[in-house]
Amino acid sequence: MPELPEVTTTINGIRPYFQGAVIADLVIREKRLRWPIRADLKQRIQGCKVIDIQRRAKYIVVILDRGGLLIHLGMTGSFRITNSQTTPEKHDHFDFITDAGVVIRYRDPRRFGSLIFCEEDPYQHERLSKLGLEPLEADFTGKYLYHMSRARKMAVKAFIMDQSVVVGVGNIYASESLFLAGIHPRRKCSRISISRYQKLANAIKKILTNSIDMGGTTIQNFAGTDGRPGYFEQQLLVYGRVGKPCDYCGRLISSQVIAQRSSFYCNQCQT
DNA sequence: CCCGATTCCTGTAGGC
DNA sequence: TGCCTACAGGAATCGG
Repeated sequence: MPELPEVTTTINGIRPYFQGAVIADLVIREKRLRWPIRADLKQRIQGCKVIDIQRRAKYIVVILDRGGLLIHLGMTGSFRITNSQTTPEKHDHFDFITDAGVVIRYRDPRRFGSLIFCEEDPYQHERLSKLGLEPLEADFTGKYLYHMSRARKMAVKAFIMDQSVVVGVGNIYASESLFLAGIHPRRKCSRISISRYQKLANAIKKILTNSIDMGGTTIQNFAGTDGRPGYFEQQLLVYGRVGKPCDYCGRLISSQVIAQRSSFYCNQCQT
């Protein structure tokens, strides 16, 4: 499930082959993603040079010499680096083919991902206009979370997963961050002190940074993997660990559905 | 406007 | 072993 660290890992994996390259071809085998890939995209980007590949929220932002692309991995999207000798598999929906002959192949079994063309600056695209702060930037602080939460009524877990508040935090890292900060996921976001929000903001930064570092170790094998950082899974303290002992107090980890998402927490350490 | 519920999709896991 | 159902979740959209 690509959250911020997985998107960063993906970008790091494709950058060596994509940045500076000219897009020789785009082969679309399945255009029905989250939004249909527009029919003329191949014509639009053929011959375009890839200037840079960046991240905004969970989007991969490809800056071209004419316009750009917004790519979202949805839930199961991933890229792998290959060549024209390999046969695309069932859910390999499109390939970028560079002037060096490298095939950058997109796979997405559930098709929740998207490939969007932007005529102009992709950062001006409507999809990016309502996004909240980047969690790893300096302006994302406990104070910010505190002020944003005052008029809200939702559970804190839903609040930090709201992409108009802070971006990049999905279901897994939300559970992990709240555990690190000692905050119960069901607590109303308006009933959390500024000092606890400071702890939470720091926890989010730490969890995401650690995971990026773990994902970084998989970049070497990127061409052969599905792009997911398998290493961070071993670091998870609560996610998916229902019924297993809390690493801090030994009490068994609980789980319940909050805002339609399964949530994991320690009833003793989180209040 | 706010926020919970629903929807899209398919591989996987678990029950019988 | 095989069939069936529940579940996984990012984010747009719906509806109260």
